[in-house]
Amino acid sequence: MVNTNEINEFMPLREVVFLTLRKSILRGELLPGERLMEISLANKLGVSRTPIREAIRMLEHEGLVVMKPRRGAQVAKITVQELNDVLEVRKSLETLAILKACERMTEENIAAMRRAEKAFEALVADKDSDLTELAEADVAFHDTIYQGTKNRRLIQILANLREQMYRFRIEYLKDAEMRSSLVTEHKAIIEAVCSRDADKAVECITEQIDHQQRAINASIEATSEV
Amino acid sequence: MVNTNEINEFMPLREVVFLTLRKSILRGELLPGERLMEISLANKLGVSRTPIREAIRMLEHEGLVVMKPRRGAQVAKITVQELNDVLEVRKSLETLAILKACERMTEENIAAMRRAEKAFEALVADKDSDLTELAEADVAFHDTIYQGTKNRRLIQILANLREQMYRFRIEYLKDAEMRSSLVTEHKAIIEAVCSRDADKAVECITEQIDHQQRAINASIEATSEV
DNA sequence: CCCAATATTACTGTATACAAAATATTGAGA
DNA sequence: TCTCAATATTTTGTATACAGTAATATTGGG
Repeated sequence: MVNTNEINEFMPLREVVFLTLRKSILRGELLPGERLMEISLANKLGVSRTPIREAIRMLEHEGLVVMKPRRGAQVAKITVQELNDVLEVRKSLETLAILKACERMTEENIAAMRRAEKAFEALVADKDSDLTELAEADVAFHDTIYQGTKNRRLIQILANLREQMYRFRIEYLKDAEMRSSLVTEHKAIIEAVCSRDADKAVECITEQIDHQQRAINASIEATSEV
Repeated sequence: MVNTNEINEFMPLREVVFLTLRKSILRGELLPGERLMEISLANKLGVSRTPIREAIRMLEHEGLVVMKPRRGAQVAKITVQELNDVLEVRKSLETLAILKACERMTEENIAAMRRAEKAFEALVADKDSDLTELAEADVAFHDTIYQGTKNRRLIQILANLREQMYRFRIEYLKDAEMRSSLVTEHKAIIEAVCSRDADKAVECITEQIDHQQRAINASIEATSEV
């Protein structure tokens, strides 16, 4: 819901705090299960407890923190079950998105998608681009598809579901082979969308998510992270 | 995200305020565009501004209120476009839900679904049952399906999308013919799920949503509500 | 009587204060 | 030394206070 990423000086502190905390959680600086203590956060960020609390309410609604009654907030632990729940929903909505994108993408949307893909490809080729950059670029590519659906609610929900999986996406981006296969998959998607071949596009996106699902589950098994 | 509907005395005030305000918005007591002024709400509900503000953060994230910079919150105006966006997503996720329900519903889940249908049918038969009751019963029926998916995230998102349309669901429940056709549709769904006939079930649910979509759009055209 | 400039009000955004509950600590007795 | 209860500390949940800004009312000139 909150999407004005441009930090301007009139942004309420709660927004700044929200963005800061979210980033910390997704980057893994705040670990699952870790308590978010208001006073120490307030001191650390140099604000009072009020904006901290309001930011926590927003994070709670996004599912990144959970409230323990009378114990305050802690970073949500994501279970394998929850991850697969999210992936199940994502698969359905990514399919919807690519279908609608095939119908509705304008030439301008398509051009943006091509540019995003080029940027991603460049980062993959560059040996010392960092994972955060790569993740951002991948997000940017998929965002161009979401934008192409012209469905704001769909865009919002997909963005939110993606957030839930940030840590794991980073994980599978570590694999060089995975990265180059992503490039191939992106290109296939572009081609399908350009020729308005909905079936083909759905096939591509389904494959990509299955791919992700396997990689993520494997990575979880490996680290036995629950 | 917030789903503990049982109001117990240890529920934080922000939850109580959140539920109260949400109900007011969905029931139409707070009209779209109306400002939510913290002090007057605080006085009206007999609490301080703090829990009011936290509840507003939650409503904001749920999309029921929008923040105007330095002007506070106002009830979100829902446009025809947004409504159709929601319906598009809902159709996709209701389809996923019924598919998974066909796979995963236990005998107990099915029994609950039958009970919910019976209750709804009884209310439709009863001439002086009110709309709120009917809406609740319809919600309860569909909830049994959602529960059958065993996918908590899906359950949560569908519940949220449904909230967005509360006002309009009430609208089409006013039509007696609509109500009896709902009963028929519910029965068809039950039959399909019981025989684990996924295709049939998807067909039923798709039809029901198309039905809803037409009714809602008609009702909007009629009242020229934008 | 109308309009513009200014004064006032009302409201949000943020900080702080206070009370109650949960947790940690301490110390006495076995 | 271990256990358990009494006490201290921490932390949340809620209320209130204060500052700055946007909206509104007021006043005075034309």
